[in-house]
Amino acid sequence: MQADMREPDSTQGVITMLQAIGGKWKPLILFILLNEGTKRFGQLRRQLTNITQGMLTNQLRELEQDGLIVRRVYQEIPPKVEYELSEHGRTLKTVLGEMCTWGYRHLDFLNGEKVSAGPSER
Amino acid sequence: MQADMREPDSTQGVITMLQAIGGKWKPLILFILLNEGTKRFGQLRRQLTNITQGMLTNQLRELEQDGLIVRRVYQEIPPKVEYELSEHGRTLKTVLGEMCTWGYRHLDFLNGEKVSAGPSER
DNA sequence: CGGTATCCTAATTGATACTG
DNA sequence: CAGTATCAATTAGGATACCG
Repeated sequence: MQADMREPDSTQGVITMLQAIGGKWKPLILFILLNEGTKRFGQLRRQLTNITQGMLTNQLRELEQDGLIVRRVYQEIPPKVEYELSEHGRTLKTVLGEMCTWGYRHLDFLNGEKVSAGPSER
Repeated sequence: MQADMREPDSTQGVITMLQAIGGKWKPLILFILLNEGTKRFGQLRRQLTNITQGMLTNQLRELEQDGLIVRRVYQEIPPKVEYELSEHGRTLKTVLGEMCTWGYRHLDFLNGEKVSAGPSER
């Protein structure tokens, strides 16, 4: 760990990270590809139940342009397109894993530590 | 490490994480408080050079409500308000550190690896 | 099946002015 | 100094229809 900490106090690294995978769907797409490997367009669409075709296409294109995923097109009928993490995309494994782990820890915090903080009336 | 991985394949953890610190400024605010400790309102405002008063107040309030930071008000003239990470907020150290590290790695990738990676024939 | 194009709404963001 | 309130601008996100 700590392979590269040239400016630990600078927000530059965090800013770059947010620009690359900061959207609403990108972390989820990357997380699925990381855990389940290569996926077809339709498979991703089914798993991200609330996403629309247009949004999924858009997010996948941006991830591809950032070099995080690879798009493989099979020239056949019916069409078949597969997506998978690139070599560089796989370096996200640690970050995404930590994000997931902390998310669960935060859920515990919200459920356990806040017993005296009344229901969320909205 | 890997203290809690109850559903590694589920996106639940990532979703929770995004809801808690998913904004544009929150990771930066938390990162600064993590690395530099307690900060006054004006200090944060100076470091986040592009943020407006309203935005900073809004983000700090949400972070406070999520139990990630602590707001300490000094009843004096002129007013003085300090912010610092809560106990729970400090558990973000690993995640934020990984985010920063990966961001720098991504910068290297964008600047260096792309000279020979021309197979993106679209 | 896997897109693309268009339009639309809602959430973020930012500038400005005012207050205790 | 540290807010609060308001409004305008931008952007992200989403529904629908059509195409190769």
